[in-house]
Amino acid sequence: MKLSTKGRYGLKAMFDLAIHYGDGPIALKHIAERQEISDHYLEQLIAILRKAGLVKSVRGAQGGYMLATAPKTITVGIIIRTLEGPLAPSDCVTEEESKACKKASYCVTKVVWEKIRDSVNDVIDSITLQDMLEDYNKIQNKDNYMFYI
Amino acid sequence: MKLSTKGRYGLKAMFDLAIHYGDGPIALKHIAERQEISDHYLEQLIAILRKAGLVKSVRGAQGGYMLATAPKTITVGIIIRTLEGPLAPSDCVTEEESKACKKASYCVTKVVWEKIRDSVNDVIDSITLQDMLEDYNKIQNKDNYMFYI
DNA sequence: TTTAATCCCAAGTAAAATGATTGGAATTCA
DNA sequence: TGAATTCCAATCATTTTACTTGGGATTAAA
Repeated sequence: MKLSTKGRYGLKAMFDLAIHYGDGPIALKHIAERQEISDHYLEQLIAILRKAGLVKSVRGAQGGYMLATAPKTITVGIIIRTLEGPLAPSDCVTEEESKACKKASYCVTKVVWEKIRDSVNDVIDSITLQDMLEDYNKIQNKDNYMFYI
Repeated sequence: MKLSTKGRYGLKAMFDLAIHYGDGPIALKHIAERQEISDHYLEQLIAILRKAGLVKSVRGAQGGYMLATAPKTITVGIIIRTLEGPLAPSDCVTEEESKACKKASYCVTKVVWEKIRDSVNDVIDSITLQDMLEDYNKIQNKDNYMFYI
């Protein structure tokens, strides 16, 4: 039940962009350094996020990436699903009709998978990048300490 | 975020044993047939469940497996964790100290992983095999139809 | 007492997924 | 013009997954 690095690195990168929201384009190299991710690999992930319209890019020298919209409009759910596809513990409870099982009408384990799926999606859809920024600021104030992420 | 077949097949097998709770030993071959699982593979899974004390076995002809305790005492959570290990979207939020990350004290993505982890565990720990049996009986009565699982 | 049915155990394996790396073209600012 | 960057496509090593194979040990029933 682990997320792959796609979802995990992707959320870190998006949170990094949220911290720098409004600062103009941020070079992928800097994100990769701060988040300790291979930059060529992160490039592939951010390309997916860009095609999905979650981030914008500026090409050329002094270019980089930025969030396409404000942190409060971007949920953890949309980020993770964009990178990982629909989040479900079993294929029989994704939306794809094709993966239906002939026992679906009376399968009780399917009911369990549905509950897990819904619970995870409720959590990740309820958290925005703005929420994460607020958590981050709280932690920084509490310890009276600055972390430069 | 999918479960592997370990957790998925394992829950099906345990539910099958729950349906036949009190009927004496059930041959693995029959469970495998009903649940459409490779029997040699299921053998490996049920060995894990047996070693964890969730099922008992009877060797020899007319032997088989049965739940070690009543369906109401066995949760989906214990079954899945026995087969899959601790359920967490990232290694940094399992209990294992070794997988701690040096950023853990101020990592905001970690907070997200914790919320997902807790939400999944709350769901699976709240469902027992007895609950699944009751759902199963409801479905059967509603449709006025018998499914022989 | 034999035989068939069953559990038990260990090793091997093909395919897929993961998590990158490699190499280079296109674009743009200074 | 050159350095910094994004963009794109292909390749690849490793790990994980989901089994398969093969055989030994135990026991009920004929």
